Amino acid sequence: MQAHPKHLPADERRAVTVESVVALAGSQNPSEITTAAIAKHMNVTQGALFRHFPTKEAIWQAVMEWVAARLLDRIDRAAKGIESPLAAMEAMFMSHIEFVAEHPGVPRMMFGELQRAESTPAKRMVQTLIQRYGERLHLLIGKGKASGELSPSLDDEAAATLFIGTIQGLVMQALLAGDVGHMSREAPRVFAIYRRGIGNAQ
Amino acid sequence: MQAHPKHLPADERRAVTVESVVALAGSQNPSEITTAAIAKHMNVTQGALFRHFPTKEAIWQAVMEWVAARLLDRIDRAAKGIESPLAAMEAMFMSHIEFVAEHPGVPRMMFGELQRAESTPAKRMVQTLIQRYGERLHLLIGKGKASGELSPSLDDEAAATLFIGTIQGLVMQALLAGDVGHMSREAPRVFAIYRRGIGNAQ
DNA sequence: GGGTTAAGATAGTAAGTAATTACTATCTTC
DNA sequence: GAAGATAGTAATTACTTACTATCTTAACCC
Repeated sequence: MQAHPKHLPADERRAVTVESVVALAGSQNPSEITTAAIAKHMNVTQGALFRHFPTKEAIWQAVMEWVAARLLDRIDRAAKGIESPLAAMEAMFMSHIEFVAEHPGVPRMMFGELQRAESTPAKRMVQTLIQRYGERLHLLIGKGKASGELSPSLDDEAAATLFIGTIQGLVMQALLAGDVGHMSREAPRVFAIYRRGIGNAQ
Repeated sequence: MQAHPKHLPADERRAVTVESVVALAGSQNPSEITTAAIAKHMNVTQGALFRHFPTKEAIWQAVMEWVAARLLDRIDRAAKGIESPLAAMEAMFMSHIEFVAEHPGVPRMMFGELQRAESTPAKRMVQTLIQRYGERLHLLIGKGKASGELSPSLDDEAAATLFIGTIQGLVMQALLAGDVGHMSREAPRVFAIYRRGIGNAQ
């Protein structure tokens, strides 16, 4: 078995490309990732990329599809089988942070895409992802209110916004510190405050 | 009096340049703002910019200095004279949101700078700004604990992280909706949850 | 094991990018 | 109002970018 076969089937090459972008985004500004840098990272010439993707934009779209599928799968698996809605939200939160710690480039790519003025396919994919994310949150919040775990007067939308914002804040602190470990350590402490904010006071 | 005098004193021209960048960042990806675009926005040729700034990087540094000075001044004025630490934090929060609503490009520029791998002068300025911001928060949180308004068991650092993250989350929602008004409307509702999370339960 | 084809290398192109330069217009001041 | 200082123009620079045309090679098939 060869470690680096020169020729890969097209679908495998596309997968390697996506993973290269995700890896590169972990250590540099996503908007500064060039096709040449991607190619170099995967030991291929720059032109070879265009055998598998028609444009660079198509690469970004594939990357965001990868992110959306992986992240949603991760949080779904984390929340699955947990009875308490509040505990499910915490599991979602922690698995999300875990995912970001493994792929620090992900939130940066997402934020970068959202900043675009034009509506690119990649940007629309991010919007869809966040919408689906929101649906899961609203479901849990509704169940939490019904079960009495969450404050009945809780503002659903604000709670969802704050949930995602809390993660954003942790990411920003990690960027400041230049250390993703910081994020994993802080996450439970920050979520504790959030839980207190949405929970039903005993 | 002429609306657009061709020749401006150097310091005024630098000020106009900074304001142009802030304005442009409000409607496009900050990392895609070229010197040509800046020059066009202020009705000057591209080369003219380099009569006042040695490099493009120097322009960004000046922009971030402008942001830091304005934002800190704004939140300081908002909190000034308010006895209750919790009320002061809320005033800080709202004035920050107000500032961002006036200059939607600001958080995007800041996040963009933090994403840089290299330590540019602009990035260091953002780091200094957030550090100073944190100092003000820690001061208020300390006072809030002493006065009994805040939970004595509150995790200071996590509370500061969440404060800034809450703003980030609102900004992201605004980017999603493509509407800064959304932010101003949601802000009080989101802060209410935060307040509940850090406050001392009665 | 020769023939076919998908995948990659090589070597470009065209359209930007920040920065520089020689020159010109405008303001200021004695 | 002449002279020097300041600010801006227009054209050009070296370099980078995404993308492409053409040639070469490795993998698969019967």
